[in-house]
Amino acid sequence: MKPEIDVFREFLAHKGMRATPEREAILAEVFANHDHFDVEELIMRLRQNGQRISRASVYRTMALLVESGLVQEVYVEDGHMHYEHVYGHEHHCHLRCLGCRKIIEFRNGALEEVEQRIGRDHRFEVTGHKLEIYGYCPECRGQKK
Amino acid sequence: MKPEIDVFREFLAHKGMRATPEREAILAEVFANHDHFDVEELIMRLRQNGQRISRASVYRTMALLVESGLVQEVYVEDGHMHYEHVYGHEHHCHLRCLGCRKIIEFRNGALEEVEQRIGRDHRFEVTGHKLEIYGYCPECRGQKK
DNA sequence: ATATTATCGAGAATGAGTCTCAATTGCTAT
DNA sequence: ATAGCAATTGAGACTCATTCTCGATAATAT
Repeated sequence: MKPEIDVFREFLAHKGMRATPEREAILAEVFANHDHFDVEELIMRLRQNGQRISRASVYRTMALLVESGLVQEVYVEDGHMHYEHVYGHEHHCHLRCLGCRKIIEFRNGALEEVEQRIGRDHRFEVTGHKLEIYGYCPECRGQKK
Repeated sequence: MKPEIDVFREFLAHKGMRATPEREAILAEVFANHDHFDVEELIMRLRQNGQRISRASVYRTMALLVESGLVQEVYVEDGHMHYEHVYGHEHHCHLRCLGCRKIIEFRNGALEEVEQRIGRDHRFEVTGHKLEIYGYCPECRGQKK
């Protein structure tokens, strides 16, 4: 599989946009760690590496990364969006505990099939999906207020 | 099935909260129509019916309706949340066209089963889920930019 | 009735995300 | 190389959904 930087460059070229140092630094930082993150964290991490990229550029680049499919919006929490990079990872979905707010990832092949079938039924060309299951994790079961 | 107003009253009682005219008017308006809506629309509809309820109260009540399970957050679009009431409806998910932004609802029994199985596998007590499938609708297929 | 507590409304405050625009950078063609 | 041009950046102003504050009001308990 080709490195994400190449995917991104091709995406930008296809849109007639430039692969600037700022955009590439942001991409690199996004792929440098495997947790969910938000824009504020990303900016902090860039700063810690001596990269001083403006908030506006980070937001602008996030939109491009999402459009390119390298990154996905995962959920809104505390009033702002959280992301994860998905390129190079098997697709997964999220279980979300309403007690402790913990997020657990899971994979499930059956889901993909159901999704494809639903797409066919509606003559939709399916490009992706997002599933979140809510509930209470083993630790929080029974003690929900 | 008992009317939603009773469900809401019981929910409020259970939390030691009062069933005020404002809360009940908001509930009634939410269940008065079957489309997706946002808070701004809801306030407009209340005004048209002569109800003058403050923005703050509407937001406060929406949070209660979501917590009670009568209403669900559906998606964020144009920078704000959109809702639908779900009590009394078979659970459904959304197909979202990336071309024309249209949202199509669908139901699928297989999905519920998969969801339950995933819950069991993780010893989660599942209370709900949200699935969004992205893609291009029949009209927009092939003309994506 | 009076005290207590929840709720309301109006508007201020917050904060994520977007926009503006002058300055900068990177291509492209000479 | 260099000039010209368009894309991009950064700083900070701006927008706007949502939350917060707090004095006024209403419901419930004593």
